[in-house]
Amino acid sequence: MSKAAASKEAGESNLTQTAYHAIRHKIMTNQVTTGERLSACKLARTLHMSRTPVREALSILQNEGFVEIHNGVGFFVKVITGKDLAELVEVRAALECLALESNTLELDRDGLARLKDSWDSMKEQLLAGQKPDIEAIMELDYETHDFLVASSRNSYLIDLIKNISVRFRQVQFLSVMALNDARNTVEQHITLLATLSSGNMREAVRLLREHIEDANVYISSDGPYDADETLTGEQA
Amino acid sequence: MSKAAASKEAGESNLTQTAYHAIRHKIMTNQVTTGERLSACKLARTLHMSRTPVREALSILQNEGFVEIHNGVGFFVKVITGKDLAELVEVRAALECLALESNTLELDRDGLARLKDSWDSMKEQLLAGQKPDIEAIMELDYETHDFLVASSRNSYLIDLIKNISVRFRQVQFLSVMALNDARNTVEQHITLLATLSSGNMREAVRLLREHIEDANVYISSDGPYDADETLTGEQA
DNA sequence: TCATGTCAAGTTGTATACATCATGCGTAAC
DNA sequence: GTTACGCATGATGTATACAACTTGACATGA
Repeated sequence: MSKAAASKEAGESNLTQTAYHAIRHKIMTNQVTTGERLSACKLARTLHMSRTPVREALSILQNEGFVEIHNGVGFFVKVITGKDLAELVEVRAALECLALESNTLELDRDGLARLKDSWDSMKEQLLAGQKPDIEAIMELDYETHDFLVASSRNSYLIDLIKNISVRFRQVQFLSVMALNDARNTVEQHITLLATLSSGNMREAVRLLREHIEDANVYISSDGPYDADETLTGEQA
Repeated sequence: MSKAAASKEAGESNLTQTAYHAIRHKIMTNQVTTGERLSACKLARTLHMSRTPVREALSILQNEGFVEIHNGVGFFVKVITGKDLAELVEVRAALECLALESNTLELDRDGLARLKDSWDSMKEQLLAGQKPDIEAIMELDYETHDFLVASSRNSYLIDLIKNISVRFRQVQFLSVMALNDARNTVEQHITLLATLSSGNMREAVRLLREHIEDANVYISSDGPYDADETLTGEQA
């Protein structure tokens, strides 16, 4: 949306940070797609700054795996392959489960209940035969995972997961979730939250792992990162 | 071209990469210690390049957690607290166990046997009453863990673990390993490798986790980073 | 039709310029 | 003797300069 002056964000006191977030956002929301060139010059012009902070941001993004650099040629949005995705899923499952396991006692009961309610009403909509609002489901999915992870006190773990999740969402954004997937997602979350409420942590962890690994299946099945059925619901 | 800043490393075709590795190495080997300033100007002079690639490298290192940036003030070697370390241990244990679990069949038997032999002779030296060669034990420890991790086919996982391990070693480098710790380390590795050879993966994973978490204990006990535990109580 | 050579435009990596700001030290004031 | 102030030094963030390179288009020739 806004091209410049996005530096209103909380602690973004320098242009490198601004550029970092702007470019990352571009990638996440697939305003630039997989394999596409990220010209430091153009980005600098777009963001109304010089190439220096842009290049610093791109260096970071390269290191994080969002961007590939072909030396002397340029920066490109990293091409995400099915293999990459499978790897991410594996690590994400392990880390989120760890996050959940490592802080049984810290779970905010109110938050849990609130999320469960949201999912329940989502389910009702689905049962009422309405076409699933994929965006809303994804949003709620993100919120739920973030909630579970955030209750870990391991800030390093939280950071790691955040990073993985973002790359994950980059792909999810592209993929088209089928009705069945939506049903599964909703169902899985409800079960998970209920299990958490009941205090059966062991089972909850198992469900969480299953749920994350399941996401892999539906994304891999028709993810456009190797074909391109661009059916994205653009928002902003 | 510049006056041959040593880009001896294989693929280091630009100065940013060179600077990145050089600074990272400085930190890892504690040539610059925790909390110390990393002046971009001085580094540039030392490395015979301009500030630009140095700053790009520092940006990456900041994002990786090796370096902290106080805006408008400068870059500093990240202060590692006991809490940081505990967090790292937790994540490292989970990830290394995942790496081990996820590739049972890929383990190189010869490599395994070779490592076991090394550890056995290390043990003999210890039993012979010789003062433990900490450096050698650590080296072997690194080698062993790298070996186990490398057999995973999840390259993303491998990268993550590599990164964590480096930060870990930064601290280990500082800590003084006692005789008992050395004995434990040696013993644990021997048991682990034997268990792996026997094919009891479940038990091997348990042992690996125990071993990694154990490392935390001896490091935390006399690591110099908690000499000033005053810094630990920082909150968001 | 295709291959080849040339050239302009744009990019890349790096160095340098420049204004602003942080820091430490000496001197003055108390 | 301690505190405060002011200034020199040097660091920071960012912009710009510059040579080398990539790229793609066009023209030329087979």
